[in-house]
Amino acid sequence: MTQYEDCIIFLLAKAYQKAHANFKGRLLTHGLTPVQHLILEAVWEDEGISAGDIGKKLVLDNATLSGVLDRMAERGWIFKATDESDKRFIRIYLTDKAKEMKPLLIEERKRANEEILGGLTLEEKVVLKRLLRDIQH
Amino acid sequence: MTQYEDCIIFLLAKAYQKAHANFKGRLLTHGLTPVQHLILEAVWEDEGISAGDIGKKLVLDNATLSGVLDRMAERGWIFKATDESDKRFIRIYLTDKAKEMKPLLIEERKRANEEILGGLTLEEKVVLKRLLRDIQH
DNA sequence: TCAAAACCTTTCGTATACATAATATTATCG
DNA sequence: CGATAATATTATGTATACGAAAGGTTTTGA
Repeated sequence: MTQYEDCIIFLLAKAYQKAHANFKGRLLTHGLTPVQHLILEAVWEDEGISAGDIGKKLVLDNATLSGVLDRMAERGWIFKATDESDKRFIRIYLTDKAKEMKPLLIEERKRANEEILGGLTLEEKVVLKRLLRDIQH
Repeated sequence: MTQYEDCIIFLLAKAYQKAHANFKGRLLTHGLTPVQHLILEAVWEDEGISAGDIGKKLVLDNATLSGVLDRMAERGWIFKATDESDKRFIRIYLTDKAKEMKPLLIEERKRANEEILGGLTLEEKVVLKRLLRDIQH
């Protein structure tokens, strides 16, 4: 085994690359990217959430988020509205399209997860998820 | 737990994000990025390797690689030379700087790995790496 | 041998990702 | 009350990442 093949950064990068590509392919027909899907989940959970809070929740940089939200608004997934009581905040709301598509999109994510983890036993899945959470803290 | 927090794509993305940021910070003073470090490893292992073979080895897109190699050449880590016997190939060679820095850079990667996996037992490290390899195939 | 296929790399367009600076709004404190 | 600090978002610049198209080079096969 080469040096880099035992490197955790490399292993994480390539596993993520694979998982991301799987999900990206599934979302392609819906005109959505994996990160955009993730943002929809945050807004499904808490409509009217501020841009900054989406970033905190999903651990996404504000600068990154700004562009993603613009593209999502352009394509009719969300719309932005300035909070009237504190104009520093931009609040994010779902379009009808985003509400209608929710069940289908959740299903796509579920299938991607099953395919990515398909070769693992239930116990292995639980362990992998726990370890991935561990190394984040 | 929210829906997305149990999603393997999200967990991989965030674990990778964390690991990548750690290594990126360590390499900053050397003027190198994690991907550039990875490419150096491929060339340390096989000097004169073609651009395409680096991509195959490291699972990097050719389009991505092209830009990374340009920046590395600009900054004096590598140089490119067209293969005279088959001019379709570009072969990649190390500069003296890349050779001299090798021990130090390998050490940085080692430390990043230790810090990222610091909270895990030896057994957990082995299991995590195995599972990450599993989901790539 | 020469046109087509195969191969290698680069270019272009789009999408994250993040550091830093700039801008706007609100809160705070002397 | 007004300067300043704190907060939220956006703009800019750099670095991956990848699909698709374009441009060379070499091999193949009729």
